[in-house]
Amino acid sequence: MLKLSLENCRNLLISQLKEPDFEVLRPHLERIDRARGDTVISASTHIEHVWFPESGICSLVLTSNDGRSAEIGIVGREGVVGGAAAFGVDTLPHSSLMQVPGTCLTISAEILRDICDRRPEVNRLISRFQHVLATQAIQTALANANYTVEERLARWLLMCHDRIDGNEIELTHDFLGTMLSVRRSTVTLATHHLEGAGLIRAQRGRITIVQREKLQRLTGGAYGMPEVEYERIIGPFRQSGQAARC
Amino acid sequence: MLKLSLENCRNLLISQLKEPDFEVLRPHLERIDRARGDTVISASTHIEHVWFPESGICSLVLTSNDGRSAEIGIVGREGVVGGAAAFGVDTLPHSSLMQVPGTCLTISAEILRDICDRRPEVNRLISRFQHVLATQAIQTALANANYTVEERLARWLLMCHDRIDGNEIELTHDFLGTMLSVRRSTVTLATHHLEGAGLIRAQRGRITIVQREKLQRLTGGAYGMPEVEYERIIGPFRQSGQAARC
DNA sequence: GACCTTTGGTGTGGAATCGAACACTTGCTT
DNA sequence: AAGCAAGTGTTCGATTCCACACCAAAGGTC
Repeated sequence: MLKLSLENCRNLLISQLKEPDFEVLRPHLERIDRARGDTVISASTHIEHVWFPESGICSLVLTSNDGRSAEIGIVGREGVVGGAAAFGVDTLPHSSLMQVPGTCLTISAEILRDICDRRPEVNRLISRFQHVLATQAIQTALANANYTVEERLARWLLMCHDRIDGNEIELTHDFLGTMLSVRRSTVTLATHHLEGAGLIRAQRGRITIVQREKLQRLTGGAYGMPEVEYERIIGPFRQSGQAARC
Repeated sequence: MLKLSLENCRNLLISQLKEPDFEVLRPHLERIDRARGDTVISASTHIEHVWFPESGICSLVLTSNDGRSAEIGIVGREGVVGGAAAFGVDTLPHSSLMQVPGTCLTISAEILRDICDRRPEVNRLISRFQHVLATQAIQTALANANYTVEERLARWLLMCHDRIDGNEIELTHDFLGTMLSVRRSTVTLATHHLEGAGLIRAQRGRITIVQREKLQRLTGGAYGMPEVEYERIIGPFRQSGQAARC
């Protein structure tokens, strides 16, 4: 296996670190593959490891104690899963599961917390990402309150698209329904609309983004805030160089 | 004016500090009254001051660039408004406005950031509160996706009740509609239901909490997570000594 | 090729909420 | 006392989405 270095690290958050800070982290980082559906951190369970995805997408799903649930955010190679452990939070209310399989750099939560106590730059970077993640959550709250399923679907596809290579997203209507907290048949109708307008192409178990620009326009204001926030306070968000537009 | 001390400080977050940390903050804190409707921090505007409420309630409202808006959180004397400034975030996507008038301790955002760089305990406390606030946001997202207006209204009343003295909340149906992102008439119907069940008493411009326990049961799982999280990672939440129950 | 599971397409009835309108009440202002 | 604005009660058709059901198509397995 290639030795991990700042140059070959594909997690955008870690890439923001300066050499000395990175060197403190490096010996504790381990590359681990996660398959589709794998749970990375369970809800209300001690956080053992913190995860920095290099590829793939992790979904954050909140389930209330009466069983209703919704996706409240997604994290890809631009961020970190379980970052709150850096300031001593030992469990999370939501669970984090791989929605698109990929590779993550992991580190013991305890070690990360110690490092954050000693290295203010690492602490600050994670704090800022947690802030972006919170921004994503509040925009999700806004979207759930005020936007139609079609607009929310478009938003979700864009957020996914930001975090993968290429234009094809593998998922079923059923899964999308769970993510958006709507019936599967409602998703079917919404995808038909988007496909009818030529914005996406839908195949069995796969959706292809065709016209990203128009998709973005269709979301109204439901997409973009956390992406802009990321670029402002952390760094480049989409590797392709194509910045998220508000 | 009484000299500010750890003993007479009514902000629960600051009360968590140890004497030396508090003494670093003290000379920079100023008590300011805010009236109903006052904006404390505007959206996308440089954060000048950070606010620690001692009484009153501050609403966090997010508005998308196409004009739709929703309340995504509230902060009272248990927390801080603009705490993200502590890790160098210079603007917020949402605006923060006083929903119930009250007094706040304010500090220059810049000075707070410097203090957080030097005092890890202060930094950690604020980071943890930001985590609780994020938890509130994700529960709002879940509530907006999966709960009825009646359940969300009950949740909102409980959250308000947690942050005031007494059982009376002054507000209009119109205002509630804005907060919950529903029509005013929908609020009227929902309050009738709650009043019919004897859980609240509604008067012109005022709602009185009558049966808190039942109200809590009615919310299903929409209420409670951030409150439990606060008690777990920060400290006592409701002064009355009556802990939030999940 | 037969079978079976997964996924997608479609329809129906009903609940929740919207959007908009109008009347009534309350309390303040003049 | 009259007038007015703000807050509330109420109605009603339109819309979105739920809840449930059932069938069709695709793709894997034997």
